[in-house]
Amino acid sequence: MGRSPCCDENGLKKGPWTPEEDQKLIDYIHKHGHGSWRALPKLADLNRCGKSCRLRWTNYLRPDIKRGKFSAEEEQTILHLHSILGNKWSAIATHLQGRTDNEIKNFWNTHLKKKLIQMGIDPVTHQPRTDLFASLPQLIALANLKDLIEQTSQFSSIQAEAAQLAKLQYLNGMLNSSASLSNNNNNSPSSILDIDQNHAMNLLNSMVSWNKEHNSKFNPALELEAEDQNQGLFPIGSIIDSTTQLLQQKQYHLNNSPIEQPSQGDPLLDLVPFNLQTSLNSEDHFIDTLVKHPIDQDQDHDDPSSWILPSLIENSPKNAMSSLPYNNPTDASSSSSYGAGDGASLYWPDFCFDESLINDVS
DNA sequence: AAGCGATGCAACCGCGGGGGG
DNA sequence: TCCCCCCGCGGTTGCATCGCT
Repeated sequence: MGRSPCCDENGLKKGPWTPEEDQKLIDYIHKHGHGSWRALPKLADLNRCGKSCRLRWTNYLRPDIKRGKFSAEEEQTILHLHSILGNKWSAIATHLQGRTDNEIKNFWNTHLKKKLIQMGIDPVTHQPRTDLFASLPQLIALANLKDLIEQTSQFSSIQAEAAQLAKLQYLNGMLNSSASLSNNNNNSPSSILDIDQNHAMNLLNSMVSWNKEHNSKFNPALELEAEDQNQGLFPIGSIIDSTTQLLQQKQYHLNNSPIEQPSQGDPLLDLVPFNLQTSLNSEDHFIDTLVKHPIDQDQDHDDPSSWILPSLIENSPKNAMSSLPYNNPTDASSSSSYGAGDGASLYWPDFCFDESLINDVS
């Protein structure tokens, strides 16, 4: 277990500790305390550097260390403290009895960070991921591929399904989140109850069937852990990742990079970049109608730092995402009341109610 | 059962801060 | 004020294990 020795200068041993070494260290510290870590190895008859001894003691051998899985409460504490302190693991550890900074750091890197990313939250800022601004237009544009697919017989079935995928995954995420909202926030005026429940449930059922049939073919990330689904996590990160993956498979370099000139001879490449370019050129409009939405009306509407994303869940660690998605291009003014718990009318993207989509998935 | 990629985590590395000379 | 030493912290590595095919 652990890192293997990379060098052995001074003849000091590195790498995993043996039970005998552990015992020597424990015995010495119990008798004398650690004192100077630098001097300890010689005094304790250990062929290790002081640094290695200190690390072994503080991260593993200390008697007050609590081992085992992190509880939900501990997880919440870490999330909360990280949002305040950042990667100050030792500071966070002082608030969690028996947990070491190393353990918390590992837990963060292997679990919590991924969870936040999957929720569409930037694990560094604890705010909705800003790369969505760049990615969402591409996702929508990808969804528009469906129209192109209908216009040409030269698209392969995987490309058609990729467009479906973008729509369906987005919808899937919203439905998952909404289902959670209806469970957790029944008192909230901005819950799923605001929309036609039968319609939503029909869509959800269709989604479940469709996903069962397709997801393993396209997107392992879509198979959200049951745990996460129960918590209503919005898999926008998965959507972006999987869609990007699909695009990369098709050699469309769309990930925040300038659109390249279409290559010669490939009808798909001739058509798609043009469509996407149009989409990207109209990004301002997209943001106006879907994303750009300052909480405070006095804020500069052109200042990206004042924009907030349409969010899907209300039970995120910091309530950073606090409302349902909306998209009502015909009534942009109503969206100015967007915010947590203000009873604003909320709208789902139009394409979610695309009749052809509903028919396709059922 | 075997192969292989993904994941978890112990341990190392390098840097920066504090204290003493 | 500068330099050196020591300690502690955060980032990274790489092995063991898991789980899927």
